[in-house]
Amino acid sequence: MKLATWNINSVRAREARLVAWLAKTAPDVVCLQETKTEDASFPTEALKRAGYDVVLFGQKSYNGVAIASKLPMTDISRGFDDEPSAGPIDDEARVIAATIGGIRVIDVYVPNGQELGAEKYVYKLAWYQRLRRYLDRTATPETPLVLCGDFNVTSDDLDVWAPEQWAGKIHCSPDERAALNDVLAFGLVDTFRAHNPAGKIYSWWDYRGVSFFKNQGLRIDFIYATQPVAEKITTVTIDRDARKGQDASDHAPVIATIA
DNA sequence: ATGGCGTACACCGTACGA
Repeated sequence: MKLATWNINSVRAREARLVAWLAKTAPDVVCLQETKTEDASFPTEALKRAGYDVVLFGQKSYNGVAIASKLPMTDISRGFDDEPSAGPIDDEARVIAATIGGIRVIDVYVPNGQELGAEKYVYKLAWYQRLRRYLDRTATPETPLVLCGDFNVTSDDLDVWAPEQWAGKIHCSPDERAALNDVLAFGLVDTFRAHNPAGKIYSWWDYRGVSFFKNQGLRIDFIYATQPVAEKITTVTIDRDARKGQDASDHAPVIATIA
């Protein structure tokens, strides 16, 4: 199975590029984030023509996650689905899950956090704790499971183009990295790092200036897997070409091949 | 310290992203 994750930064603005990318790359499964549309306006028919079924959890303007798959999807779950809402901000569309080919696939768009100490930052750290509890409730380390998406944090300085410049800043702070590690302690492997240990390969580049051209990026998009899946993964790559051109998302897709 | 770039929504600017 070829499984990808991609922060598409508006699926409507990127529809043609997405369809072309699917035709060229032919993943069996792609997890999308920041679809930025309500489900009724999602390009469901275009993806169907491309050979993919979709499951959607969108909202107006912001956030939104979706899974497109050539294989049947069952046991669809949206949100954390059994914790009471902690307020309006908690209803954001950031998690969708489905079982595909015997693997529980969880697609997440972790809150950005804006800046250290902001209300959204507090929400981000709490969201990571909810994610850990969600895993504990719904799976075990022995469950064949993939947790992928835009995590809005770098795991360490190998994920950062200029560690001294980013030190302690949003996406690189010790508290955010600790929050991520608490989730990974569930029993998850960073599959990209396992296959690319040297690091310094990124999944996001700022739209502004020469960031992409000079490879000034961050790796904040991940494919994590429990051991039963991780041991079957043969390659994990970041499709840097998908970031090229005028109409690109600011994120590149991460692609894993599972034997 | 700011802006730089891009998207959504609907203002012709503001919110947000990372």
